Amino acid sequence: MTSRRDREKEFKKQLIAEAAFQLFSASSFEAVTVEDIARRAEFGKGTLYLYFDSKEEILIYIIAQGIDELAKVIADLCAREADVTEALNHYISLQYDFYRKYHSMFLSLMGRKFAGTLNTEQLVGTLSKLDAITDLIAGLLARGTQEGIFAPVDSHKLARVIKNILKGFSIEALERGSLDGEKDLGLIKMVLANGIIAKGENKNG
Amino acid sequence: MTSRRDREKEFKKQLIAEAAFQLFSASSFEAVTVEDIARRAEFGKGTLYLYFDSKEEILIYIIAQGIDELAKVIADLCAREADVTEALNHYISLQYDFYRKYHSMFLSLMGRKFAGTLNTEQLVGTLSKLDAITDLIAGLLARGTQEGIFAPVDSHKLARVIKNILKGFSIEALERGSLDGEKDLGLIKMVLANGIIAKGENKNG
Amino acid sequence: MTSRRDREKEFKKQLIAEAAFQLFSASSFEAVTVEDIARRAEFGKGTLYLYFDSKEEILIYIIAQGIDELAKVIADLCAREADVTEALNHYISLQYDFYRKYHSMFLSLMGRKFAGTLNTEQLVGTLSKLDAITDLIAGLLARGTQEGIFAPVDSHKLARVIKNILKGFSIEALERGSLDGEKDLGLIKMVLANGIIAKGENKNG
Amino acid sequence: MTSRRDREKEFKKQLIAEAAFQLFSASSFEAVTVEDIARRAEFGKGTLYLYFDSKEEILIYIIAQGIDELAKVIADLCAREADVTEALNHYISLQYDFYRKYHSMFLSLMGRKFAGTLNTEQLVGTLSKLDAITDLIAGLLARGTQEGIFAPVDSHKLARVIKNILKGFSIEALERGSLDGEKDLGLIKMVLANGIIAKGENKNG
DNA sequence: TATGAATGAGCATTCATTCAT
DNA sequence: GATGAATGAATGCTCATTCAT
Repeated sequence: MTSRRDREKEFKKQLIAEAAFQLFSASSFEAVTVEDIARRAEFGKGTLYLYFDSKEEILIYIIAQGIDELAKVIADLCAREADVTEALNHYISLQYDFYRKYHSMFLSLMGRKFAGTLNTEQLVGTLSKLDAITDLIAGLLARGTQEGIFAPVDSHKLARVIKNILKGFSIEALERGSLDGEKDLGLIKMVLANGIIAKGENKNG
Repeated sequence: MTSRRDREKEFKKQLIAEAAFQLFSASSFEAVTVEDIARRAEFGKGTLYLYFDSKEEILIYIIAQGIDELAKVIADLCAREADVTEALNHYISLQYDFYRKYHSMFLSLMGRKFAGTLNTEQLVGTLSKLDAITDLIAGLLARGTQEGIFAPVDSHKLARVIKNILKGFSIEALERGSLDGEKDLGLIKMVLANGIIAKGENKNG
Repeated sequence: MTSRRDREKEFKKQLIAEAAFQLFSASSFEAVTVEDIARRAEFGKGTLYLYFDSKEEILIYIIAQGIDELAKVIADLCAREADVTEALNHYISLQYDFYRKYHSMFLSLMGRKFAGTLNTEQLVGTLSKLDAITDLIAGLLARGTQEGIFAPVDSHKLARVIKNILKGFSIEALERGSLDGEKDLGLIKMVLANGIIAKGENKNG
Repeated sequence: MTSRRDREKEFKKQLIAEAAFQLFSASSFEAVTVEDIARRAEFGKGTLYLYFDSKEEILIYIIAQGIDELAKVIADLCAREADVTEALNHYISLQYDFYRKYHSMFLSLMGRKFAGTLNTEQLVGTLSKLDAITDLIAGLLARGTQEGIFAPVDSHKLARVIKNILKGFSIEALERGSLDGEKDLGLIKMVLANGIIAKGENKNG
């Protein structure tokens, strides 16, 4: 299917993308120069342009890859996992990890959209995949509602709530430097489960 | 206390900051040049440097001011509003508006922190004020817990949860262009109130 | 009419254009860098961009100015000089000098047209002025024909011939390094006068 | 004399030169990359460097070959054609075609001479061949003068005039896009024949 | 105090040339 | 011989900041 050439090329793209990912994570897309990436990837500056058309394309490639991977895992999860609660918990962990890894880059991408620099086409495909994930989760929640597990609320809205809580916590982590993700996830799940209003029967801490 | 000089100076800083705020909101910190700000504020480019040491300082000033104002209103709210639920609802609206107005700028500031460009001192002061707000809300929640309104959970953690849900929704709004804030707030409040788990007595839609 | 500001600005443009002209003449547009021009003009690199939008614009400015000046002098010449032969001789000298000064730059401009880099609009105005000069000369020749001085041949074609002989000699000068312009002009005039065919009555050498 | 090796090498040089010629003609030396040439010639990029030392050498090779061919044809023409006028007319057509084909490349070469990039040695050989052609034509004109056909003027100078008229018209064609070469040649010949001064007996239009 | 002309470090990108295979 | 992946010097241009007036 794919020739040795193609696979080698993909491998090198990967190397470059990884170097860039590390640098973008450590500081930010804007603060990292093409030369930085090249040095880290142990390539010449020009070589990067054999694999990517522009610095921006490296960013898009990284994000698209992250999203693709997430989408695949979650699709698999929804298909295989019979226990809805289990599946949701798993999703929450995956989505949280995703945001912690990629959100700063994603926001750089957004910044460029507003600046009008970005080729919107490329962005649309990427965003639609994220939407597809939310749709999958909405389906999962709907299933849970039918099973009487989740509250009978618009499942798509609920999916957005979950996504956005995770988003918010990931940004907090970004702002504060790394927090304890596990504890945060526990906190999130608890609030999602019960809300914050006191109920006679709930005794959590 | 403050001389006429000082007040005049503060007034001009304000004018510059307002011009910058409008431009940063419309596109982004990175995409706006110092000259753009000067033109909008109807000052000379050099004049800006009489009032601010750098472009970055304008950003910090804007954010710090936004936070100060928020902190004041919320302190007032906590002090005056006897009804805890009412106070919390009010806080949620205020914090959400704050994020929608300032979050993109805040994220630009973050980007620079990681880039190592930023004078960290300035950032610390700013962040500590945000923390102070969270503390106030934690106090509010603790009060609510004592009154039997909120679940007996670590109130500081709950305050973080609320803050981060709002943060997440504001980022979503940033990414998608403006969504309906009112509806989102309703959704957020509902989930905060009840969680997403089905309970015999809850029937929401 | 023009403010002091405008005049100062124009003066600086002039300084930059002159520095660029010298460098372009000595080597070529392509071989000269923006930094070279800045250094020669004793300005910073960025300063050039206060006066010109791009390196290409400097070239266009220089050429347009050369053409404008030529057009003015020639219009004046055609209007004032009663003696057609005298006027033509004068024109020949002026056009030849113009080509020797500007042709290499003009050709660089052409090169960019073919490369598709160039803002064609700017070129059109420039070319039309050159055409206007040829039209003026055609008028002069027509006048000469009516007076029985020049052969009754399509005067516009004759004007092109004259222009192109001068063009050719200027290119030769460009290729060979400077030749004796005066001698060449004498040669050109002689051939234009008599052609190269032997006639009983002509005895030139 | 030449081994099979040498002939094969020459053949491949030819293929590369042809590809390059087409591309240089269609746009310009500067706008064409080595990769473009390689692709068109259906060779690897590195392969070109087995046959040529540099991109510039390809240009020189093309031009030198064009000149050699022209020189050969013209030498033949001068040797065989008894009728001087006929021979001159033929020369004019050939030289004009040559310029229209090669002049833009020639000018690129010139640009590089001034830029100091070029190996001058290579240029000298090339130029001297063009001079040889002019010498041949000067000889032809001298013959014509002896036969009483051409005016008794320094035949070498006349040859330069002819060459430069053709050069000028070819540049005009370059600048304007293709004009009608045949008509231009008629015009040139007419002016060469008669000059532009009215004479009792000439009635051309 | 106010200004905006001047600056130059810094950046993304291109492309002729080299060299390991 | 043939290749094309790798290279990095070189370039045009931007923009935060400075400073003479």
